[in-house]
Amino acid sequence: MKKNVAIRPQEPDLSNDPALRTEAFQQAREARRSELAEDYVELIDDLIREGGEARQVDIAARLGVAQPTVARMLRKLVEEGLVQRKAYRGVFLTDSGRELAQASRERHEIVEQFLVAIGVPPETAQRDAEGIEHHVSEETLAAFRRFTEAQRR
Amino acid sequence: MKKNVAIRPQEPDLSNDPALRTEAFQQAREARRSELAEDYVELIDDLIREGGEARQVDIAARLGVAQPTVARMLRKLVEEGLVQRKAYRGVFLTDSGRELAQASRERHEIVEQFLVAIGVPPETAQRDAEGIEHHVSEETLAAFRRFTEAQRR
DNA sequence: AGATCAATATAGCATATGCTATATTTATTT
DNA sequence: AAATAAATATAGCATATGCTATATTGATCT
Ligand SMILES: [Mn+2]
Ligand SMILES: [Mn+2]
Ligand SMILES: [Mn+2]
Ligand SMILES: [Mn+2]
Repeated sequence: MKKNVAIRPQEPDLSNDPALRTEAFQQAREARRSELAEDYVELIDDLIREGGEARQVDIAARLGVAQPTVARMLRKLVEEGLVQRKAYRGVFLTDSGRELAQASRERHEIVEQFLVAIGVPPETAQRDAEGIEHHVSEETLAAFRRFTEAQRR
Repeated sequence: MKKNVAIRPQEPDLSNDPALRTEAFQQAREARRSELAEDYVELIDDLIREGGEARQVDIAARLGVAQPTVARMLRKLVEEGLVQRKAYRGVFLTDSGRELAQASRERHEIVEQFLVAIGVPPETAQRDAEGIEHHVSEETLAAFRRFTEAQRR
């Protein structure tokens, strides 16, 4: 497979570097692995704030999945040290879980507000942010923050 | 579970509507299901442009996965009518596959260029775009396009 | 042509995330 | 307190996406 690139030493065509491309795919795959944990702890934190407790049925309703799906995921989050549960009582966040929830919520808000700031309708911003948030690096997040902040003047 | 929301008829707090939240989660889950197919056809199209053919080993190397993983996914893409293969020759895109590749590439470029436009370093933009692209609605894409375009003056 | 190398195919394993059906346990109502 | 309802637990199934090991097929070199 011969490459068909113009050689321009002055302007290294980074947009087509295969190694970088591979890194990008790997980063996206990696992000997919932490997505669910982030959404869960953020949601559990929300539910506790809203109503003092986070029950499986409520988590399932919000996520739009079945209750046994939530039950299994919670078991895993307990193993990962993010969640505690008292059987047949609601679930709670560990310190580590609260930290992750906090970070996730902040990132989520920054992404959502940024989308609104560039002119995306609020409902759409909310929908898109739910997926985008997991693929935004610190650098991109910083750029989002800068823009939204500047916009506010 | 009682809700703890301030009632403000003038300003419906849409940012906290549970039904919308659920839709957002569903949209993100849905997006995850089409991600791989999009990346595959886009990549196959790239490889064919670069070198006239797309072989499993090259696809695997670019994606950073093992060859049997690619073999199985290609079988699935054939079932979905996006890809054709001649055994032990490379793989090719069907008309439908080419369409999806085209759309995916355009979206990918818009996202990446937009990130650069708001000040994200190009390498980071490339990495983040690989994941973000799959979660961007038409409306958000339009906003990205507008901004990048305006920036170019 | 035969040997060797490269690419692809296939089998089998693992984990993740969805589902339905149903048993068990707790909460609520009568 | 017993009956009923609600929530949770568990079993079993399905699909998706990774992996390694290995067989098969095709391409290349001597
Ligand atoms: Mn979120
Ligand atoms: Mn999310
Ligand atoms: Mn892409
Ligand atoms: Mn991608």
